Amino acid sequence: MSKGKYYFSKSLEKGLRILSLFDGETPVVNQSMVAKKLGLNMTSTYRYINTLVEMGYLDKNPRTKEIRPAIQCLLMCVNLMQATDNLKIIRQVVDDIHSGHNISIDVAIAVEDTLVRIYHREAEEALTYSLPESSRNCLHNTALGKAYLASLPDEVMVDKIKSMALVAKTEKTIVDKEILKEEIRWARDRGFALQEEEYLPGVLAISAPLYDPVTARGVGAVSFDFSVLEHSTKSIQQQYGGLIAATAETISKLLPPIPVPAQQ
Amino acid sequence: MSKGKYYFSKSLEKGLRILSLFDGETPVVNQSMVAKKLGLNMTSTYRYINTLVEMGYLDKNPRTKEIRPAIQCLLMCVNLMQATDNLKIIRQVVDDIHSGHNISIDVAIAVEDTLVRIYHREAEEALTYSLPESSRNCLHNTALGKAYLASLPDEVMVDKIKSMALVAKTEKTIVDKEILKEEIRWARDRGFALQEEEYLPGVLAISAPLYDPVTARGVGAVSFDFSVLEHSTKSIQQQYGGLIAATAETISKLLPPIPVPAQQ
DNA sequence: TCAACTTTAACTATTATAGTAATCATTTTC
DNA sequence: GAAAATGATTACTATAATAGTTAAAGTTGA
Repeated sequence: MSKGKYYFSKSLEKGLRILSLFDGETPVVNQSMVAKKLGLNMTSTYRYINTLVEMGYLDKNPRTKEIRPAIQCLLMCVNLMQATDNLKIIRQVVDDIHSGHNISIDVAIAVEDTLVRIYHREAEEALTYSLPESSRNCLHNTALGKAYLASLPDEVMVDKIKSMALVAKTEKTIVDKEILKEEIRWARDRGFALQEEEYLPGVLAISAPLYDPVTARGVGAVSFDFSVLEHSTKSIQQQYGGLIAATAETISKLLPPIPVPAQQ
Repeated sequence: MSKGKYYFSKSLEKGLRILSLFDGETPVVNQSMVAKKLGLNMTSTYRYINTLVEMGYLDKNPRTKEIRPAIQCLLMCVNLMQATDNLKIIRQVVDDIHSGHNISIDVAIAVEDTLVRIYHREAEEALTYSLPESSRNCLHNTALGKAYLASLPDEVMVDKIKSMALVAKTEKTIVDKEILKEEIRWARDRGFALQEEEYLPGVLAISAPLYDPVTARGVGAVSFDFSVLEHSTKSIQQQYGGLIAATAETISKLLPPIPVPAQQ
């Protein structure tokens, strides 16, 4: 082999890169799209797609040639998500708090500035609201996002905010970058972030950042959600400020060492 | 290349088979275990695992050499599950019924005799109970499982039951194969299956099978769940027998063509 | 019906991988 | 605490798999 990559399978890499092309905004692809994105010729692209199709991971519409994830793929995903066993312990912690306090709880990890929700528990009799499983562009308008930003070194936080588009999800969403920065710094001092109907009308939240147990880098956040009908940000701070911080600390200790986002 | 498999990447296949080793019962593996399961030598195994590790899909504990799914993997899974856009439409249907009737609803697809739950919606103020995301050994003790069995040709159903171990989850779980067969046939005639505290005490359910829109093969099931405190199987049948059948029919029409479980 | 485009097939030069053997690292056993 | 056993990693090539060119076969839209 050429250089130092004796123990790296390029074929496997390409196949996985194909699977990684899909997300909520890209549920369907075609061969040339894949070829372009991966920088491959049509024949190699065909080979990898065909492999995934034959294995049942992708479906290809025989007429339109549209390619999309298949059931087999779902099965693998479900199994992999269950296998992520740090999750199990985290779930236990969350479930305990949930049953003790009847709060809606979210735990999310940041992957490339996307918050991936790894567990969610809903309060009984709560107004039902759900973040999607993973969200881009939510760092400024959710408690989870703000807590995560607050966990980063100030210059990194400032940099991120500079490059963000502050989309207004509701009237109350913060769209001024200076105000957002101030709020993040405030959250950093307190140890928790607040969110007041900035993501969905009627929903309040409090959130605290999660830190990698080894490197102490900020890696995600945990949040409690409430309805404006039953709570105010003031009451939430008083009642749950301590609990959210303690919960974040407990969960942080249970986290796996999370690799620094560098490669790929 | 050797024979007819010109357009099939064996490397990709092996890598995916490694990822597919993980599930709730197998959250951790080591290299020799993988080598044995895939029938590979240690060096090749090392290469594929190393590739997955370098790409961030697997974490390897540098000391113990334990291998487990990593965050990057979760991200891919979450994205893939969101990309499965038939899901989106199915979710829409389920959400409509949910908001119209306030019922707890599950939709599951059978993959190799495992029911993979593809969507779940919980009634407000319901007693909270959740099937795990995918379940083996639930064909005999859940409404979903029974409905799925009822969707199969009689001889296939009989075969499956013959090879099943009827684990008693509760006192009421059906453990007699003859009784189970009778119940499945009864369900087939009615168009829906019932479950009376056979999976969890206090939980009743009604379920109807999903059929592939093209082949008319049974591929999964949809169920409504209830609490014994508020319902009886009799009232459920009367009130929801029609709705569950109609829902199953609607969802069936929205399903993607599901490949016949053959290869692998 | 044709032109533009996409997908699939045939075909080899190239290169990635399999697998042996040797080395290194960590446990286990005595 | 040395010896043995087990497991992971590296070096090294023959061999098998893939890349990519070229061409053919489908599709789509005018």
